[in-house]
Amino acid sequence: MEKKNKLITSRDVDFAQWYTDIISAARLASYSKVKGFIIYEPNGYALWEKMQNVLDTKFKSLGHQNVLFPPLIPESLMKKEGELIAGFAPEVAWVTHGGSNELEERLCFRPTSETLFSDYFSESLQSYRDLPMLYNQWCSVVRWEKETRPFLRGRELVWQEGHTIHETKEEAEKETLQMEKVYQEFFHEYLAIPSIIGKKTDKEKFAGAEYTLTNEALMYNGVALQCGTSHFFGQKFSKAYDIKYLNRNNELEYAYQTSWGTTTRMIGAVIMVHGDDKGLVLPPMIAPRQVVIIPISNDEKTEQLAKEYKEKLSANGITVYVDDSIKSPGFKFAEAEVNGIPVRIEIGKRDLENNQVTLVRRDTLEKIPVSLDDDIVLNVSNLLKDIQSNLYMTAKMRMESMTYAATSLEEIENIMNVQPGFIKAMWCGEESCEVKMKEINGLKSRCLPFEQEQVDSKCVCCGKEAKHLVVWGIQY
RNA sequence: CGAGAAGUGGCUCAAUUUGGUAGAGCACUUGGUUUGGGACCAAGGGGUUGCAGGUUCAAAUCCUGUCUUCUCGACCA
Repeated sequence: MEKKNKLITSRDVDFAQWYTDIISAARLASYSKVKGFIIYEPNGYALWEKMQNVLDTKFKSLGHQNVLFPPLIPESLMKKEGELIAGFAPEVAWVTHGGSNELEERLCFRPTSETLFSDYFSESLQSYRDLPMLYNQWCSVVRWEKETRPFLRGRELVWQEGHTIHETKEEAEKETLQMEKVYQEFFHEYLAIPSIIGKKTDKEKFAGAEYTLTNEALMYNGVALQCGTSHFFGQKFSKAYDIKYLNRNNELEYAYQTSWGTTTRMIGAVIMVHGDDKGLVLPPMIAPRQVVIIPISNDEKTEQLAKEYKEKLSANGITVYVDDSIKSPGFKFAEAEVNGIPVRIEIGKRDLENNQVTLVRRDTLEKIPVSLDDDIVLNVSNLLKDIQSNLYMTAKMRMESMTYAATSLEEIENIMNVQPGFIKAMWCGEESCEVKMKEINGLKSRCLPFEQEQVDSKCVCCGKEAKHLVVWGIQY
């Protein structure tokens, strides 16, 4: 009776196909009529809402306030900072008409909102007493990407972008680092995804930033995914947009600025790190529904017990629902698995005869009998914690097993031809070497990790003196 | 944006080669029997074949264009 499983291609057979199969089988998203714009279906949106909730609470606890800026930017405003517009020009969408009249100045749909925030900051900032200004917005931006993939790369990015200005360089840099750590922590604690954080090379940094910090995770197939970047702008935008204030010495000074963002790409990361051939696997901390109760027989005692468990678990902050639809038990099991529900509780005649219910954990699919006399809340919450840490450990071990130190190009090539992953190798700091690395299966620098090591004294590419350890990888 | 593949009820596909007016399984609806790994029987509903042109007595089928999806490459989060 395995027939229906062909809905999902095996991830070891065709990873890309598996990924899109999961998205449709778990009803996370479907395609719209415009390339690169997807429809977030209830399961997918619930996941995003949950992520939003956790992050939003964290941002606010650190003093940030939410705002909402308009989606359109006049071309002249966009052009004030040369580097940013140069970086984004090839992928900007323009509004040229209002009704049937051509606009005097075309408007771009924001590809990111630095310009809008900078313009606003320049108008509202007067004194050092106004600083810092710590803002964030939940919105979407548009970038006309050529190749699109649900959640990973769309023409519409549903995201969060934080924008802050500060009195001093130190303070702004502290903010930049703090937010990158917030992202990494969120990945570890909620998404159960280990990652490497570090600084982007100049080549890979955000257009217009002095430097960019990044959170790099590794997917099941060894491809890297950048999720959550934090940028330090120094005074670049302040000078371009005239963001000045009177400092403590009554002198005019330019503010120091940051921005940081995460997107629904995180949903893609959860799928590709934890998912398996049966479907999605959600870490309990981020699962919109943590427990499903499946009554197998439809007698009164079973229904009573299902109801009682639901109330008890809900009362203890566990999200739970009862699947009392008119489907066969096997169907319900499979559906709960496709949707990645961390724990399911099966209640059937056979269980009740043995004075027990059966818990099934999604990560290992292990069936655990629990006596009716036991505390269901305690059992379930312990199991949820165990699943959360097991998912993290599994992902961590996989990342470690796919992280290699290399001291020569031949070595790197051999590794990449067998199994891509993170490559730790030394770098001289020259962009020419970075470009040359791309010849090996499109390998790019992911970051200069904060945790620097010395795997060699020479640049892996040119043999000159090495300055940094770089983590290299193939990216989505 | 370059190369390749594909678009037929909600889904997977057949009919395309050789033009003749669309068919199956799953899903859905109703009734009944069931319920421990994607139940069974019976009766139903649903498609101007992605879209737009063209050729033809006749187009799912041939031609042109276009849109979308997937894969690889370049670009990017």
